[in-house]
Amino acid sequence: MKGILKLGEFLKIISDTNRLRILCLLTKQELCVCEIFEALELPQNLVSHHLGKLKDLSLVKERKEGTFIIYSINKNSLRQYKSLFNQIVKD
Amino acid sequence: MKGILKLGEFLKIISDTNRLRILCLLTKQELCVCEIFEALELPQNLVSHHLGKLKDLSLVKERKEGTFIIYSINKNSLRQYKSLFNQIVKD
DNA sequence: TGACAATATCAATGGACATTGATATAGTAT
DNA sequence: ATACTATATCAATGTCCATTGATATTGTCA
Repeated sequence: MKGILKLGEFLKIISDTNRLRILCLLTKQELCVCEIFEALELPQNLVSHHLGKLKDLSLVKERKEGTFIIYSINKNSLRQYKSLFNQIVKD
Repeated sequence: MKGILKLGEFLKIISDTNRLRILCLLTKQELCVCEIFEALELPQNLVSHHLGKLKDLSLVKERKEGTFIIYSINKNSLRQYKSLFNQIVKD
């Protein structure tokens, strides 16, 4: 039951199309915010907002490099959520 | 890109806690609507509504038995969505 | 037929949240 | 200090949708 709540939270966060696109991008390489919003053709503040949501669940990590903030997938966290998913939603 | 839209649709549908609980129940056994809403302590019309959403994506199947309508997981469909998920969200 | 049980649908409501525009913060360079 | 760039935050808006209460539909049994 606790797991269902946590899983629901995860699924809601990644169900957003733009967040999925961000995750997809970061799967291939780490990127700074400006590279992401240019690639996806989205306003900067919107991408920032979505990255914040992804970070809330530790789905992405960030690292500073000058004024740039470079985001990358948190693979461990993502793996745990996917494991929870497979554990609860069995086929 | 088409896949991301479809995946987002799927994730949004199953991100709802009550729908997750329904799926979870149906994983173990097929059930009629009244068994579901009694088990989950939810109003009948709400469960009906959620089952409708799940059916929209073919995540559940239904079968009539008198006045009862018995729902079960559509394993094939669920497997396909999970496959799409793993294909797009790599860890 | 009428009464009842199981399920679905309709209409209204309230809350969550993506999006936008404007502004703030922080780091870099001149 | 000033200007500029990268990123984050704030406030407002509109839309989507879960939930609820009431009603409709469909099947069964007397």
